[in-house]
Amino acid sequence: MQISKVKKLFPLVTVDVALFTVVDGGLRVLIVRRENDPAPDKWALPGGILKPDVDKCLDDTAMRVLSSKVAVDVRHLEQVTTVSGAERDPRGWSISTAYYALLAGELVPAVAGASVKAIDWCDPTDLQDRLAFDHEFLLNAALTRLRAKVRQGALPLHLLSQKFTLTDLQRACEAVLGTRLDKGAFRRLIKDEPSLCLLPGEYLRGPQRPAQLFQAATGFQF
Amino acid sequence: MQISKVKKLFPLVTVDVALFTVVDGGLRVLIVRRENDPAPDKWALPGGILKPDVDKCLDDTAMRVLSSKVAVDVRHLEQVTTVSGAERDPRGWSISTAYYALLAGELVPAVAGASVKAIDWCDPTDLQDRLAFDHEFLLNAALTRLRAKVRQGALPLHLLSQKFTLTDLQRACEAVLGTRLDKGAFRRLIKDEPSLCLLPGEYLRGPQRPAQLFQAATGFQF
DNA sequence: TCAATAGTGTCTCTTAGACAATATTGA
DNA sequence: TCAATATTGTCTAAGAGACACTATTGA
Repeated sequence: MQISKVKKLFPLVTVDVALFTVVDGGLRVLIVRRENDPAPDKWALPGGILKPDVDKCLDDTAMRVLSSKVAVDVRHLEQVTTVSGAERDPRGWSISTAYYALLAGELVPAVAGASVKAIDWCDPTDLQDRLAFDHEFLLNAALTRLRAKVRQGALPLHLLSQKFTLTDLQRACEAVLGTRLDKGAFRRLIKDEPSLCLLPGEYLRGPQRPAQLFQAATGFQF
Repeated sequence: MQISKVKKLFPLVTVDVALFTVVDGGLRVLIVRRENDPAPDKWALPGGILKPDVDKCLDDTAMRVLSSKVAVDVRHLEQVTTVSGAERDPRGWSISTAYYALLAGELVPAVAGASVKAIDWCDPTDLQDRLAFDHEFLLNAALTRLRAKVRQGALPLHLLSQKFTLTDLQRACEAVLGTRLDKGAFRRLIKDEPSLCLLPGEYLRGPQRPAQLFQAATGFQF
């Protein structure tokens, strides 16, 4: 059986990941500059090819892709959608499952690893056709999904450092949603949230009233 | 290149579809009794293998699967999730993208076609381990997605015949959600819904006050 | 007239949004 | 004391839920 024949019978199976973090109060997504074919020198979401002999499932593929780009551990990974077709990748009939992942804001030491010329943390709402393939569509799908979840009341604690104030949390939600939130209303909403764990006696101090510190409750799931 | 080698490098790519309809005011999903390996004689969601030479994308695969089971045209198809792994299908490393589809209530002339011994329209909330593979998981994911959409205010007009009354629509929403809705509140919600098109002078008559008929507005998208 | 369902109105309670007031620190 | 931010409180308008009322037909 020839390779060309195989390529007609089996699609290329890949994974692409939108890794979000918060920098200076703004949401950012990791993009990489491709070294190899196809689309060399073009920007894209970090992605990789499924290795059935290595990956237990596609989630593993996504984790493997991320760990080759980012030194620190990613705290949340969630599947968004699957795109497919003969035209979307010049290598032939392909399938790509898109994920999004969340990274704590301070830790952005991403590295340009193998087959990547450069990286950038860019504003996901302002990409101006920088992305190759259908990655702009995938990124928009990921952002829409993330926003829907936060709008429904999910708390993006994975975007924060381990200990955080309620203002930190509000800023993270605002960064995700792209809108300002009212302080009073926000605090009413999260007042009885079981996923928030108040740290008694621990405060963030500064030239103002100290702010109560919180951490995610054990077993917290975004 | 041997087939066994190919199977280790390329996953099996399939599609499974949860086709919903409403019968006697209750939500139903189509399940089929498998004829062939794997899992012969077991019930499952209708599914099929991707044919890259035939299908333009996975949505096409899903449509092809449905058209082999159901004689009439399916009015809505939406992707739910993608599952993957070496264990979920005995044939080896596999990927399956799950969809749900909606069918107008009266039209349930599904046929037991090729490689299917029998069909059944069963209550999706009461399946008692009838389904093979991980199809119960896929069905639950599909139902959850459908319910979320209706709860957010989407109107499942695709479950209704072309002309319908507001009571018909309320019954369909109730069937999807599995709860009773208040008539007054429901009508308040849909009062200014642009996807509903009142048919002037057209009424459903019976031994009671006639009911105004509606149809989906042109360009309606669920 | 009656049964049956269509369609509308009303009341209350909750909540979101806007905004104000108070609290507590470092400088 | 003052600037700055944390935290809490208040007012209002809009909406959800429950329930009742009126409308219109066939039998």
